[in-house]
Amino acid sequence: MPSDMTRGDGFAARVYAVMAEVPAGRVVTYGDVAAWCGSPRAARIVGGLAHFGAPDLPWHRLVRQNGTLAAGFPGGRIEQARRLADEGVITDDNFKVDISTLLWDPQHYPG
DNA sequence: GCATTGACCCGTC
DNA sequence: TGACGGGCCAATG
Repeated sequence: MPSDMTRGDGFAARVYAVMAEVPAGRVVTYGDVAAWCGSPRAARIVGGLAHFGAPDLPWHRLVRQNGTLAAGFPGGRIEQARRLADEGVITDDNFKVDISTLLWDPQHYPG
């Protein structure tokens, strides 16, 4: 686990930076976050970093490309769905969010 | 520096 | 329409 975290200069640092910019009531996909970090195919890395920690970051806003919640979230999808609901994000009966509306985009973020 | 792993994504059967 | 496998990139041992 990177001790530098947001202070680092690597891929992980960018992931933390982007996650820190995600506003409440919005969700982001692993692939998108990875893409903003410079590697559209590194979605797995984003998940791996998420598992590491950085409790200050809203990992519960991380969802799959299809809108379904993550698989290894602490407490299960139910816990994640609960946190999202607390922010105003409504999940489907199948633990799926409406990415068409809730998907956040880092418009101001550099490529 | 090589091999293994992972909260994923896409193509195919 | 649903299930299975391979591939991708970065971090760790």
